[in-house]
Amino acid sequence: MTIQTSLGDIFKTYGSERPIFKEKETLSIKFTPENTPHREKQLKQVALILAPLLRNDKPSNIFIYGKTGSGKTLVVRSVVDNLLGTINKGNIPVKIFYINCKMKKITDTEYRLLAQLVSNFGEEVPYTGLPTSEVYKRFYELLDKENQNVVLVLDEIDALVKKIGDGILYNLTRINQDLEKTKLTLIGISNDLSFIDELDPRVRSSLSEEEIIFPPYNANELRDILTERANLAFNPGVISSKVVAKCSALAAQEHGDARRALDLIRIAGEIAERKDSKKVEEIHVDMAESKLDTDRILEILRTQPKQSQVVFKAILQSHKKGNTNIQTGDVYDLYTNICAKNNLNPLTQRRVSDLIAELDMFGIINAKVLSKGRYGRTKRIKVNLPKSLVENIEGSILREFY
DNA sequence: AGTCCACAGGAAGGGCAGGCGA
DNA sequence: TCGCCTGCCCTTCCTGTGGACT
Repeated sequence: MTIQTSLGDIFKTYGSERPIFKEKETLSIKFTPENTPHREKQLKQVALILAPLLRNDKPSNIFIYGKTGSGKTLVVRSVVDNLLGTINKGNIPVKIFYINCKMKKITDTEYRLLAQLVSNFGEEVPYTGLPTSEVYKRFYELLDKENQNVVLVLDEIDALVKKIGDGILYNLTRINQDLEKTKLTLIGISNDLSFIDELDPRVRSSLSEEEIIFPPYNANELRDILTERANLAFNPGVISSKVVAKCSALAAQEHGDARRALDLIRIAGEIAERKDSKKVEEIHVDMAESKLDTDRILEILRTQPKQSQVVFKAILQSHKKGNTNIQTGDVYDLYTNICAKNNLNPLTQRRVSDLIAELDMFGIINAKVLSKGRYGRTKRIKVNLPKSLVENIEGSILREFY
């Protein structure tokens, strides 16, 4: 058989038969389901707060808090979709914009966020070059062009404030004083509750005129959500309640993260599909779990700058020598060695210290500040990755370094 | 009680690339 | 082309620190 025909066979069976999935998209985080189980209360709260829009009044600003995958974005999007439907029918001048503040290179600086806001109004600003005040000015002008209500949903607002401070929020919460025609309402969504305490008190009080808290889902609630989605996504009889329960339980351990639960069940389905299985089994869920972690780490490492990869290589070298108590100084010595062998200019220890902190933040390594009295203060670095993954990383991403 | 280690991590600023308007 | 602005990466300089040792 030629390659062409055998490939043809694969695509033919793959394209025509879908024994596992009925509609996989329903497991995507982009999908907005009709029901939002266990979030009825929050849904109603958000809807009531935003309802004045229908009478062309300005609603209160809202601050929404809850861990990742607790349904915040889903609820807001669901209310907004509904609202927009009614608004469009009634010809009410309302614009609602959703911005994720954690998008690297898109919304992670004051300038870029403003540029993004401006582009929402259909105008473009250059990626860089203009003074920030100029971008502000353009935003004001666009905003105040006509009589209208504008709602700005700022998702992952804590990430933004951690990076650039609360200056921009101060400006946005004060903006209504300067606007003549437009009324601006802010909806801030955060994963981190303590974040609100670090804000300027004036920003805090105006941003959280209304506060809504999303508690994490427990395993039972996750199971309800997952069952509903699984019924949409999978063909009948493909997935048992036991498998759904397993995904829910695993995700419940991760602070009740529904996104994680959906990812798990989707990947498990894909694995089952690839293995030509007629059903999704528990073993597929186990495989999905390790695949999710592995993929995440590989992806992060791959997109790290060279220097950061070299630092990680130095850590791995020390780790493989059986050193369970790796410290910054050791890593730095190994790092400079690797740099010398590879003709790279080594960075300073200060910078390497930051890179180590970054790797820790990504969860690739575990670094803890440790005082050893007489013997100084340092970070104790641990590598908690499976051996197979370490080998995989060394064979692919770190291969280019000696 | 005081010393001192081996860093942590904050602050300031240099240098670069990309981009603007004049 | 020039002067100015931005973000980003990095260095330099600095102060802070928990606890073993004296």
